[in-house]
Amino acid sequence: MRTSQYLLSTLKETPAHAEVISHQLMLRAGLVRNVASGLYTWLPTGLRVLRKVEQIVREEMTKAGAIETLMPMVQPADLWQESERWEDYGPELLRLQDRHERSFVLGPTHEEVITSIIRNEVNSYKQLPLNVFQIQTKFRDEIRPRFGVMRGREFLMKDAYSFHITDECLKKTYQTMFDAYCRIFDRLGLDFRPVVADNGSIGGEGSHEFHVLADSGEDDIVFSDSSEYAANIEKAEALAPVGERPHGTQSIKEVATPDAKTIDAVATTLNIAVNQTVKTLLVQGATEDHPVIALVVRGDHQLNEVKAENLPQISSPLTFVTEEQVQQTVNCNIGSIGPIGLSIPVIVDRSAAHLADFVCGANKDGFHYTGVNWDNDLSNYTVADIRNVVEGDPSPCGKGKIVIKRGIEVGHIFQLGNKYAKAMNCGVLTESGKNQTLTMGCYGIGVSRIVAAAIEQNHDKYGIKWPKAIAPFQAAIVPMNMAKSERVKETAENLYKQLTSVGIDVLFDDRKERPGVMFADHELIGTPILLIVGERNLDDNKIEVKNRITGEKSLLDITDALSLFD
RNA sequence: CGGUGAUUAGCGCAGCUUGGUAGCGCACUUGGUUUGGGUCCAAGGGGUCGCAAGUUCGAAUCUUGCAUCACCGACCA
Repeated sequence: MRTSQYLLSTLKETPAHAEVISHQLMLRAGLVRNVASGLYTWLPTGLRVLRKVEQIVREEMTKAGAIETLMPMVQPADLWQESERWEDYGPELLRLQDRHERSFVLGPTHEEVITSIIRNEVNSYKQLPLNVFQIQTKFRDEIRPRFGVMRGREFLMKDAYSFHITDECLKKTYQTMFDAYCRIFDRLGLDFRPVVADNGSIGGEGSHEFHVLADSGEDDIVFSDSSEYAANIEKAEALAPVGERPHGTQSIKEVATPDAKTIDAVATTLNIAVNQTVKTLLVQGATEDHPVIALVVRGDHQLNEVKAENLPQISSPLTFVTEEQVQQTVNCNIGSIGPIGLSIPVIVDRSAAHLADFVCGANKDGFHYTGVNWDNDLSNYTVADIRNVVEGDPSPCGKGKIVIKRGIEVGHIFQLGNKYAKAMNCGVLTESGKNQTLTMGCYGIGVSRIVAAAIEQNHDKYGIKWPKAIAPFQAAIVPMNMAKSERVKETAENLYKQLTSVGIDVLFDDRKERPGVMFADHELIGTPILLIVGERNLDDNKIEVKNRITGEKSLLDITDALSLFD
């Protein structure tokens, strides 16, 4: 490709609205342009990267036995009604109508479509297992799109769905996919970790996320400092404190805490440590019998909403109660709620349940209790793990302490079970001639997000430093003063012909620009190898080679140029 | 959806307090100059100042409403 016939679209200045480095560099290097909130055009350079990522994913999926299809982005509402996600999915699902006023959705994912295909096309156990994938545009009407293509509303995703008769067979394919994902992210040149994950709204059991480690990540990943354990914080278990609960020595006492509306203020007022207090949160219950549930965590801990939501008593999604419900239930403001004397179910976090002589709200504005002890002062409660782990906690794997890092989720694999197959009546005849509902797995990779994640991990102050496998061009030819030197021009042209004739993806910078401008552009775009042609070295028949990753420069015989691409 | 802030040329910004002919840098066009790290000089093109209404002789500037965008919180590849 010649720059004179290409749309380079590089920018000298950083657009004001781009916050994270990958978004800034994607705009500056001319990879994408914003069209509307969460919607992007992929410019030629960006598309090249996207296609390379896509191709690696495709190759490894195929190698792992999956077969490619392409499903429509627009899907009929009846399929979603069948799976009951028409009601469950919420406003993230963009719904629309055609001219006949029939309802459709823009596909945020494709379980419904693929399940309906398989139930029609597959009738016998002999045709299974089957693993089908596609690389396709998804649409999710995110509440808040952000960070460029990292969380766009429209994005490119590889999604695969496997179908099985037995859970053993599903587990086998799941493991195959796990291994394929590791190969994919290795080939992409990313520093990644598979982590144990919650299944979320898709349901089922058994799930791993693949995270690219980067400070700008939106997820907290929990590691053990002395084992291979890694999990999303949503999933990481907070172990119960070891040993017996200390014996209380105090008796309950009501104390005035005027103006102390937060845990910190209460602790300061009473001159005690935050971890000797508990906070009580009121959330919606799952049943009409118990519309409000009290959750109790230690003052210095955070509620883990996913863990809470997974408890059967609690409504999903987790919803905090309204002001009115607070008044009806405890007749005081949020800052003074406590677990004592409530007529609603009380669920206490393991760490909070280990406290003795602690402080809690008195359900009376401006008052707290001190010297509170479980079983003495209240007995009607249950204990569960409902908090986020914090750094220094013992690792759930039993070895070492917890360390927390930020990650960008680029892949997620699930064992779905029969949720969709059952709802949509997808089964086959078994060997014994009986109908058997299938069990499913699903496996996603955020293709467009990978492009952003790769930049987050590979950049410097000059621009992007692409891993070789996904660089938009393998190399760039940068001639010095081609307009003035016939010799430079001829050499550069010949080099370009030679490289392109053997299929090397090279960008020939034939603009009439000063060297500095060209260097700056190619470093911004992140081309791994610059081939610099100048008068300076032509007497010796040499060109200069500059490596974008290492910064190393060296001289090379022109005739050896091909050796760079072995 | 709640909170915060923004909207003036393709991009980055000033002007608004105190109303009076819309400006700077980059980019773009033309000519020259320079040529191994974003040269320099000169001339030039480009803006319904987000939209609407109001106040006023007069609004980018003041008032009100709306829209869009971004950031912080709950969802997810």
